[in-house]
Amino acid sequence: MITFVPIFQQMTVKMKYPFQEIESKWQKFWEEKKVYRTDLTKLDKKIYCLVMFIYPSAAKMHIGHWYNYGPTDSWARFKKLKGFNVFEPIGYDAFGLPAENYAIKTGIHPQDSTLQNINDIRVMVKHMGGMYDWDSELMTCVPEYYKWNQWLFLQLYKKGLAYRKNAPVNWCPSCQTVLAREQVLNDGSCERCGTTVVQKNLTQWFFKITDYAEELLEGLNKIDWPEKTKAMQFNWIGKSIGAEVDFGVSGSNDKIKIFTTRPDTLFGATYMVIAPEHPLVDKLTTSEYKQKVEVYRDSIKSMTEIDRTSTVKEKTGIFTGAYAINPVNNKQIPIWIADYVLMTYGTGAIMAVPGQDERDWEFAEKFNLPIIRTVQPPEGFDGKAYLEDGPAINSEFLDGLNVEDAKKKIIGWLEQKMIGKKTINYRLRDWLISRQRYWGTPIPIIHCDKCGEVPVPEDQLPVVLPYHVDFKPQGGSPLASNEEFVNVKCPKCGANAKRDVDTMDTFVDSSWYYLRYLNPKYENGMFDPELGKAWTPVDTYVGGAEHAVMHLLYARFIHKFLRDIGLVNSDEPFQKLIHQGTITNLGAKMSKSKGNVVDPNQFVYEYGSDVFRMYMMFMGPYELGGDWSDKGIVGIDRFVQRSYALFESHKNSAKEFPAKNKYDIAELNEGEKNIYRKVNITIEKTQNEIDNFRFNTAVAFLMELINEFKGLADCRKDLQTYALERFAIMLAPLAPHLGEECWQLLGKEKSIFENAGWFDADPSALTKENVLIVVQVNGKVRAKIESPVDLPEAEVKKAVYNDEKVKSHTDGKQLVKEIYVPNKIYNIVVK
RNA sequence: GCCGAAGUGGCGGAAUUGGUAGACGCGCUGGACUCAAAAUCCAGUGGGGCUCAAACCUCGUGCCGGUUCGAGUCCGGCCUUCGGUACCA
Repeated sequence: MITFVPIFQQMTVKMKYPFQEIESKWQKFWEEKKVYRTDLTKLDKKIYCLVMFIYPSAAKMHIGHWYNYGPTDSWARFKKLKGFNVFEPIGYDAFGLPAENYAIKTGIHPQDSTLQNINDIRVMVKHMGGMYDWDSELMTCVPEYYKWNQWLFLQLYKKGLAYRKNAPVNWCPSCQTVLAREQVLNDGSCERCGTTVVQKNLTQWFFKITDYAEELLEGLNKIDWPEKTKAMQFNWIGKSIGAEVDFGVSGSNDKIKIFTTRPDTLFGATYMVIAPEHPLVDKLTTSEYKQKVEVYRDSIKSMTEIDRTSTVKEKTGIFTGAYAINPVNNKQIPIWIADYVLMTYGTGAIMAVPGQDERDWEFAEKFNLPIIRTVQPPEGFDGKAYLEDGPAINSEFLDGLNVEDAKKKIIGWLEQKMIGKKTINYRLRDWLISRQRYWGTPIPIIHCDKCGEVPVPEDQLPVVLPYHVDFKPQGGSPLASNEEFVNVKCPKCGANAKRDVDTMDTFVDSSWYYLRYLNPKYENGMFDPELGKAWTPVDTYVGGAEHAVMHLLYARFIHKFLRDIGLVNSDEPFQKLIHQGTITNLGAKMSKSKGNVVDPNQFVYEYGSDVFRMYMMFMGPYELGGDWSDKGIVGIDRFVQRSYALFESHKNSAKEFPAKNKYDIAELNEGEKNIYRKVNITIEKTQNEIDNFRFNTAVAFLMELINEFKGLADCRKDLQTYALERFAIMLAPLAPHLGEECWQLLGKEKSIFENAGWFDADPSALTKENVLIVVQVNGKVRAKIESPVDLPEAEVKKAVYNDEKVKSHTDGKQLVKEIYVPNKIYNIVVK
């Protein structure tokens, strides 16, 4: 049985797709012709497509880079074909610990290893075939870049948003530096090295991100980000509305300020707890309890932060001997210190209301403290603390009010008596940016004995990071070892002074790099403000979800600050955010220590970049990621081979049999109609899938199409060209080198991306002549009938009841109901 | 504990507003080509039943219920896995 000319057999004699040759040919072409240079002065249909820049801690690109960059580049390429002016830059987040740790181990200077890594990575990024605008490439470790970190610091300093304070901070003993709270994982370990983080009191620089807490919260409503990420930022900021109330201390003039979200329960406060580190502890504790309190505090001190904040651990605490006075009824209540109250949140002191708080209830039960309910639980409530709404009881003038009304009334009462006020508390803390490390941006501050901390004058920037230092950790900042760097004259008084020897958290670098990309060589400021205004917010930002409360929060903060000093005019840096999923191996994140890292190069060298990046897209939904397996890559390889062979066997067909722009369906024979429809339906579906980052289905549709091309040989030649032209263009965003090559094989003069354009679907080819109507009896499929589209119901019914199978399932039964969904389903309900 | 996401063939995964579950690919089985193999091409492929075969029947989207003519999809209650968070007053 022979049905068609086996074009796939012809191809077996053809050469296998020579990906090495073709990929380097097109990479060279794109680069030489500067095809991907973006004209940033053209603002019509502009799209800023950004991927998180590379952290070059190793010389290789890993699977995660490919997974982030490949599909995103395909999206950007698609947008370019759709006529957008797409800006897609790439760069290097080049400062940071790994390079320095590597230096400590090997003696190779961080600058040397980093620049070498960048050179190696650049080669591989180019090998991937991204349409990056190489004129906008940047790296953060050069003075031309970090100068502006320092300038930014000074602007923040001027506004009081960069300040120094002595505070308990997270110290990583292995990294020998402090960490921001966001950089400590929930098991108390260092985000970078996994070592258990300890607490230290140190004087450090902070950025006052808390000033923007409310705006950072509100802004979440305006941006198109994954709900999950917005929820994380929402929780991290942790706004809570309540009141501060001053409690007097019995027999003293001291006041203890507490914060509560439930001021309505004041009458139920039966004791008070202050944090063991609270400054008033020593003063309050009566001589009788001094020793016990000391012992207790020592026992707390020796505990790690993780133990102390463990929710499973039983609460501990001790009475101080002192009493506070509840301002609503002047009753004396005992003051305790306990581990469950933290100095770092609120005021470091609470009123304990066991009746309405689970923690307080647990503590009260353990230490036999009184419990008074001030909200009436519903009948049959047999729990402990009652947290829900209900009428107030045992609360004098609040009795009978529900929680919200009682809150309002008591706050009014407190404010009138000047012993309390409505307060909003945030969980968010200021951003600790000092690092006791070498490989980062020097902090532009000089410490003078007379003048105190003096900012380096702006015209003296950059404070250059010296090359020669002893970067092996001695417990202090490596920069302190370079006398020439440290010793300066005070810019104010000229006396001998010393430079700040700490460097900035690398998250400062990444908080504004998207602005610098617009012109990395700009010398008159941090970035070109005209371009900054025109090109922000970034339209589409793609990167890992692990940055949800670090980079993505800091960048929002800095962007808002830059707006406030007039450098940008948008409120948010990243309008749409997409997280690519994580590729795991054997169920675990890939890491050197686990020894489960998959090297992408083995696949790139075996199958080529196009196959590899398309395979990553085909694996599954982009946002989900998944466990790595190379099992299916041969499927993509076969698809690529078949595509190439197909074009090989139609060389120059665009020249010899030029296609029309549009065909009249009525004039086509059955096979041609089939192809024509399939091509156009595929265009319609594929563009929708790519546009929404659903690459797996986009690839699948192209596979369906090539399967359909079995019937291509039966079509007239110019229609074959029509189909192949469109297939090549659809291939191009997903497999750019292959797309270009196929296009050229057809005999096209200009390259696809040089002369970017997309074929839109012919709407008349999207409608069907015939539809398949599924006939169900009692919800079960019993028959399928082919019918012309939009056939009147009565005629459909006739056809349905003519069907033998339908008859056999309905004959002799009582008809209950019929449901007809036009062109889709005919359901008969019988008894 | 709380917040978020996800559970579909042997595997990765598809399925508009509820409307043929399993697209596409891998793998597997059979066939063609070959001296043979690889590659390639063609056909088949959720389980069970019945059958020489087909037709046909039946069960099937983590579990238990519900709504509906009809549920992978909606509702209620669980279970599991993965992220995030952790005494935040």
